[in-house]
Amino acid sequence: MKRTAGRNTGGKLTAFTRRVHSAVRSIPHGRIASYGGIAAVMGQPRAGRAVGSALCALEDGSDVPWWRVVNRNGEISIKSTIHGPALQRALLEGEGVKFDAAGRIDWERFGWDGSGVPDDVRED
DNA sequence: AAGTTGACAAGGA
DNA sequence: TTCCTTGCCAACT
Repeated sequence: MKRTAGRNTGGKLTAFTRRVHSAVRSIPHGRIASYGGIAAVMGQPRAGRAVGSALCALEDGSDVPWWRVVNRNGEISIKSTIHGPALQRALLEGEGVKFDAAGRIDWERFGWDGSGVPDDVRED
């Protein structure tokens, strides 16, 4: 049985993943942030891919609003089957986020500037 | 320990 | 503007 869909670390998360979760947790309600944006807040703007991995390793039941994180196009970039893209879109719309005809979010309107993050995140 | 994968991003055609 | 290739960083096998 391949559990590749969910990278479970067994509850033991690395410091990096921990920071990502903290940053995502700081995203205000009804706002969105890009993977690269989260990485930038952490002091590593090139670690956008790593942010995706960190969120993929997220356990079910965590207080991390992973659905508020999208790609640079303002579109859902999820490929997982557990927390699918449909769920993310539903959660975002539930917070008042609007999608255009192309299924993209207006970055100028719902984009998060990255303010209000704890110093624990920028441990660079 | 080493190689491959992935919920990304930027640049070129 | 869209599609393809290259580069990054961390996690997984």
